[in-house]
Amino acid sequence: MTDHSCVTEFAPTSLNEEEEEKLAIQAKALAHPARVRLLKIMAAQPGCVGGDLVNSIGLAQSTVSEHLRILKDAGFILAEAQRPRVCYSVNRTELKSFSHLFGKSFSL
Amino acid sequence: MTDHSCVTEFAPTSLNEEEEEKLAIQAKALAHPARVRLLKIMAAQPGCVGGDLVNSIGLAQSTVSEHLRILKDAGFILAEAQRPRVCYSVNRTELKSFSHLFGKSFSL
DNA sequence: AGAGTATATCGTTGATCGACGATATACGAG
DNA sequence: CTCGTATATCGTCGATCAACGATATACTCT
Repeated sequence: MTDHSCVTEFAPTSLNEEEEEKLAIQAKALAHPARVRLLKIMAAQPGCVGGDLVNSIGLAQSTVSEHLRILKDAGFILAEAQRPRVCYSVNRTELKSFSHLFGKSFSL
Repeated sequence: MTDHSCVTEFAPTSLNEEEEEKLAIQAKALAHPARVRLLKIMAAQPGCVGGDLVNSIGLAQSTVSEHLRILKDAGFILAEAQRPRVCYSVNRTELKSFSHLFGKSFSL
């Protein structure tokens, strides 16, 4: 319990809808334990074949594929075709960028 | 396109379900633009009365109250009663802790 | 060309979310 | 004690999510 002197006139909070939206969208991609797990596994390897990810997590192939799509759409992973397989790897640049946006947004 | 040498034997990824769950739960709290906006506004003041937050965002009072509850449950904000008002403020410790957990989870 | 393989997409179903208005709650002021 | 005020909770409804099995896709190898 610190001294929360409540204020009524707000300091002008820069309204950057683009960034807020992006933060929310990327957070949503992280908002499921299976996706966190998948990301974590991928982060520990140079690259992972999809089928191995399916085996390492107790979910159907179609479900894992959907989780991977969500992570890809958020920019957190890269998919490189190695037919008939796909090699997934984390996009560290985007992960770092999320972290920076997070810190910047809330002045940490 | 980096050298994604795909691997089939996974490096032993430490399975810490507690942490993965927490990361996912907190990410879910951030996964809505209105909540990001609210957090951002709160981060720019020492404290905010609920009613002012309602006025600064185009949503019904009950909706804002629910968003605030979610942020509070995630640990991202503190609520201090100043009857009949409530003064909300960000919990910087928890925000930082999220950021650290995020970086640690994916070895950033 | 045809078969085999790994991944993506589709269609469905139950669960959770997000919004709202209405109402309950809880306290201070008079 | 009653009234006013600010916030929380409830009930509802449409929208989105998460899971699955089934099937389509797309490429390689023979």
